[in-house]
Amino acid sequence: MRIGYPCINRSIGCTASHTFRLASYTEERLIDTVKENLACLEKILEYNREHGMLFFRITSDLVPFASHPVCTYPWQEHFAEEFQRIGKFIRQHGFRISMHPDQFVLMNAPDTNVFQRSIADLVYQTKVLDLMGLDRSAKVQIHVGGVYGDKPASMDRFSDRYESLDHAIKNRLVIENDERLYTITDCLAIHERTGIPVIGDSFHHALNNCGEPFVDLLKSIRATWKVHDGIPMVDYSSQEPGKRTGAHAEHIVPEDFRQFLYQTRMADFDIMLEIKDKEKSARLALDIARDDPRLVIRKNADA
DNA sequence: GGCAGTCAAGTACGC
DNA sequence: GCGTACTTGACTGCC
Repeated sequence: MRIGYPCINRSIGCTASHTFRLASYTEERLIDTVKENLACLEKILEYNREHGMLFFRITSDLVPFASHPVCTYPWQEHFAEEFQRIGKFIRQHGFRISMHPDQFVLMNAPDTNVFQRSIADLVYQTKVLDLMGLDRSAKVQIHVGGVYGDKPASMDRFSDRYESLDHAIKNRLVIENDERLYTITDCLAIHERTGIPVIGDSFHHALNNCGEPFVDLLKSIRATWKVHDGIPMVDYSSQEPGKRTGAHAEHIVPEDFRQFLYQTRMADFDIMLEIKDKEKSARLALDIARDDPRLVIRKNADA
């Protein structure tokens, strides 16, 4: 078990998510921005290494407009050395890495233009992980997509489209349940057809489920991950009090997390904390989990 | 320097 | 059919 947080570190004074407006696009702007983002990513990873947080989600904004037609610059070649260096650091210290395209990536959209744009984004995200030389356990997680008035047909469309994907994408793609449309059970059904691994989001599951406790599904989820996929990834969050249902918590609730660890003690997985204060809660979570036998501790990998 | 409006992209839903 | 919520950090223009 590794513990981590997504995309942003609020403690170190930089962000790997710098972007700019499409109207401001120039190759120079792109190069400057990516250079800055990669430099910050290295700082974040160094911070995470120091604090023993070995699971991290890399921001989709790392290369702004990478999947947009406006971007014809060969950033992959220009920054090949930086990507290799970061990848080496990741492998050396035993990090687990994920990426998570945003809501506009919809594999099952009836509109083939939307589908094609989604493919372009998946090509970009998998390319980042490939450039870093990461193995197949580094994943790109997406949701199943829309329902479009016919859920079985939309699930079929997802499966058919998945089958048609390039291996470079299929090797990394995993699906995650969401809080409104597709449950873990739906994702498991898609796995049955396609073999795609399933990420369980415990918070989304609490809001959208078929009546079964999250822990009861962990065995089935585990079975969707093959050896080369690594152990399952799980997303964890909790409800922010006083906000709309589904709003992610600002801070981790230690007692809830402790209970989650206890209830899931028979299963091993990497935990992504989708909590708004990011590394702060992740450090607290790590402290709470310090005696958990599942925890991977690799504080001095270079020693 | 601070602030409010805006940003590539889509879907679901209420009216 | 149209407008809005969703979700969210960063950018941009204006004061």
